[in-house]
Amino acid sequence: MTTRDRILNEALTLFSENGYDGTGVEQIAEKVGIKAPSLYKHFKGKEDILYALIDITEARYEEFFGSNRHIGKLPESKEEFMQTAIKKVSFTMNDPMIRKMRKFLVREQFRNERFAEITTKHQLHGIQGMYMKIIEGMMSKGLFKEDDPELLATEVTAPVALWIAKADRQPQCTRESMENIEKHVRHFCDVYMTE
Amino acid sequence: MTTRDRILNEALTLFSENGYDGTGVEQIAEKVGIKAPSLYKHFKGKEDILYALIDITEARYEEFFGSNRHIGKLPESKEEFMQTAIKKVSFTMNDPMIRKMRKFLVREQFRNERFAEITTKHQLHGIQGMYMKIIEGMMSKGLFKEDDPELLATEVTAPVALWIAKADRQPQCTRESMENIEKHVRHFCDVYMTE
DNA sequence: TAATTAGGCTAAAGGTTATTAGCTTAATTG
DNA sequence: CAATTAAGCTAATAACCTTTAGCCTAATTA
Repeated sequence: MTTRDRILNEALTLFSENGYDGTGVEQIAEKVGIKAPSLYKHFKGKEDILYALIDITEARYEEFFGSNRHIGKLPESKEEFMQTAIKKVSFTMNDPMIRKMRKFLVREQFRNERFAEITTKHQLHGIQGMYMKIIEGMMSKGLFKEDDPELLATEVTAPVALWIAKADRQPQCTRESMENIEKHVRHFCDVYMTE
Repeated sequence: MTTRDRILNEALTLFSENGYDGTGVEQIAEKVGIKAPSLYKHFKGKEDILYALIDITEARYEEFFGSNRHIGKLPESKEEFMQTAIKKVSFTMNDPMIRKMRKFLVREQFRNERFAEITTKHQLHGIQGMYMKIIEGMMSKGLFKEDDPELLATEVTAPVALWIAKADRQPQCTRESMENIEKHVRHFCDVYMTE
């Protein structure tokens, strides 16, 4: 792992915990194990680190939700849909990198247009788009009742997003959030899936 | 309006736009029309302003969602439920004070336990709790199909919360968000209400 | 009316922070 | 091997930011 990558790593951690304005270059350098002026051998300035991080966040996001690759094969039953949904949520909720990026975005979403857009993509269109495709596919196989896949995708993902946000700011509620999510997903399946 | 109140007002505006760490006492003073040192005749320090604001935000929140007062009389039909729901959303979305407080909370939610709790109350339990009571009441009158009012409240409010958040960070999407919210509420009513 | 208080101001202290200049050393390259 | 580059360091600068000290004036109170 190069020094540049270690800087980005530690910066992301600190930015997600204390915000960009609440983090000093000295703190970042200390975590990396170098002195602050050495950072400037790798980045033009503090802002440069921020913009590198938002690029990475956007790229990682594309990688996860932009392609069809991560949809995998379509679930073939109610049970399977529920299980894969829960598994995906659990991953999104607990993966340290994704978690940091999410908190980073939430904190900096108002910084400018670009941050705002990426946050929206991440929070709304991302997982939602993925579920739209899944539900669409399953609907055509008769596993979902006939309905608007876009609306259904929103309705299954929005409560999940809110509970994940809660767990992000109150980690002691992670289990509680997970339970609520499971209850919600089950209810969603009962209402909108066939048989 | 006292100087103290004007300070709190301008501070809330600035904190919601640039964050606490991104706002200088000098900026606040300038907006109020005084010099920075004069602030210290009204507050012990910058943090004191922050804590006064979070107190106010919590109080205002209690006032709006904590009591049953704002539920008003129960809607007596599907149409009425939809109309009052949309009206409430539109108010929450556009009222300048509430909007600032929401953005302020979103930005500062990770500052400490207290901020985190108030944000959760605001985003989750607040409107959600209100709708739980409404749905419960309407269910007992047969206007909603028999179901878990808590789950239904989550399902109607969560997508709304996400679209309001989008409109907060991308004001040019306010109309689009509102349309999506209306579509969602209508769909919700179609699925869960009787007749 | 005299004394006190409230609330503004200027000047400045004291701290922090991002950044630059310039040096050193190890690695890489011609 | 000589020269260059990469990447660290110390020292220092310059800006900024919060807060204090101390002064002044107008209003309030005894």
